[in-house]
Amino acid sequence: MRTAQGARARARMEVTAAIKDEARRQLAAEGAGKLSLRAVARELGMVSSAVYRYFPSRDDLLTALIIDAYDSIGACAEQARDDAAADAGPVSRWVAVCTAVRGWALAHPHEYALIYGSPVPGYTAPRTTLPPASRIGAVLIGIILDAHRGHGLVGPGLPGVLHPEAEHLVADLAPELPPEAATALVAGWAQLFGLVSFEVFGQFNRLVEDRERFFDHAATGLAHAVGLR
Amino acid sequence: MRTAQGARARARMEVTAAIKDEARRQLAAEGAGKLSLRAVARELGMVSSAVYRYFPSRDDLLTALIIDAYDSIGACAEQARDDAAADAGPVSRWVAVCTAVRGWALAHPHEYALIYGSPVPGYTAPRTTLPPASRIGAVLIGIILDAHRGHGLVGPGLPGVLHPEAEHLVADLAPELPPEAATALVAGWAQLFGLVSFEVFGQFNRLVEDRERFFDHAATGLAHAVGLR
DNA sequence: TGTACATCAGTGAACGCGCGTTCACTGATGTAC
DNA sequence: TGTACATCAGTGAACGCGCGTTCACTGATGTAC
Repeated sequence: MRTAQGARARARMEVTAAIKDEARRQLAAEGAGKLSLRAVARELGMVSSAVYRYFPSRDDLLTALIIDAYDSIGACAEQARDDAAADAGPVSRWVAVCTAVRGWALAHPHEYALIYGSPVPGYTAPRTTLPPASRIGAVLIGIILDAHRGHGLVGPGLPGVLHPEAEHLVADLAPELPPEAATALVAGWAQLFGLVSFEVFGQFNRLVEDRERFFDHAATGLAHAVGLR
Repeated sequence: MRTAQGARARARMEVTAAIKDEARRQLAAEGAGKLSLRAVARELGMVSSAVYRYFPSRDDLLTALIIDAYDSIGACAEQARDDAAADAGPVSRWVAVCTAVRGWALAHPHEYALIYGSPVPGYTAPRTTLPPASRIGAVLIGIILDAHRGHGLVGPGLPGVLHPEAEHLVADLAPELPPEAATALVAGWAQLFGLVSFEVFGQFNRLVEDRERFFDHAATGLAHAVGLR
């Protein structure tokens, strides 16, 4: 029976989601290093071994959370890009995306730490995480590319020093883009996450007062630094 | 007896140092979350309770490591500033300090993660860590101040949005400096650590090929962004 | 200079805890004929 | 449509492990008189 089969599958998805939700809650409370299958199971009223029906190990659960986080922040960046007025200039679209990234990070600090903080000791992310991780990069490069096509991109000061693999990637995604522009984007990307990380990790406590304004101006400066005008 | 007393005190310092060294080694192997007093004691051939003669708890050991790390990277930045040729321009002195910070971070990735990575869950750093943490900031603001005095600082685009406490700090350290310059410095500082963190934490794997050149250019760009010429 | 005393580093056993993972099992849900 | 069978979620006990911290103790090192 189709609906019955669907029912079992749906139940499975629901429990899987409940496990991930509870794991996210614990992530927020204790950090990734302390995430424990037993605690998750306990909180859900399951016996700890039952969780193994859904995730073969603690690391697999962690991987699922990482993928979800990348997808979540990636979708958030895409949304911001799509919401930006069609007639908005490249700079304001860049800033809109940066602001969305910051907003997501502040709303999900521990998931942010999971993907952009210090690596979790003893854990290496599998290749499966790469595609969701690249969604933000795609959004940013799209803005740069549009600007380039509309002659809104000035030649940046950085020489092209990307990895051959990355150059191929850029050549696929944005063939017309000069390699220096891609290099400048990588630098801008890292600097954006420096701003966000410092705020999320508390380095701006007692240091920056009006953080929205601060970020807005810094992101605008970054837009200029990557060549947008 | 003076020398005898010195001997006991010296022994104490040596064991304290040995504990910290071993703890640093474990930090590099397992990360801060997994740092364990028992493992440190085991490796040193002590019984675990003996470590409590030197550090009253695991968190105190962590605090000692954090302070050492801030002092170490701070001293490294000061050294770079002092080594820079007296006739070097502010931009090249800025870049020299940035490069020193990067070099230290790459040489001590786990200590770097301890102070500039995601916060250790369940641990809050005591106020004792603040002075050593501010050494780098003092170096950077010193460069900006010198440039300002030598008319080598252009007005940056950021408005002053610092916390009152921070403004007082700047007013003490560098009274002539316009507040916008200090704000721009904070942004540049965060962005510098974004570049360093991405490299240390592996986000540039398969992405950036010639990382020295990349960093050098990005740091120069940052110098301009904070107003140095 | 010699002796009684205080300090303090290090011992070893114990406390109570939580963890990841395995395994043989029960019983409900779905499937094939 | 009814029945025999297969699938699979969840159970409960167990394995072996490491952790932070406390405590009463021993014995060596330093100190005061």
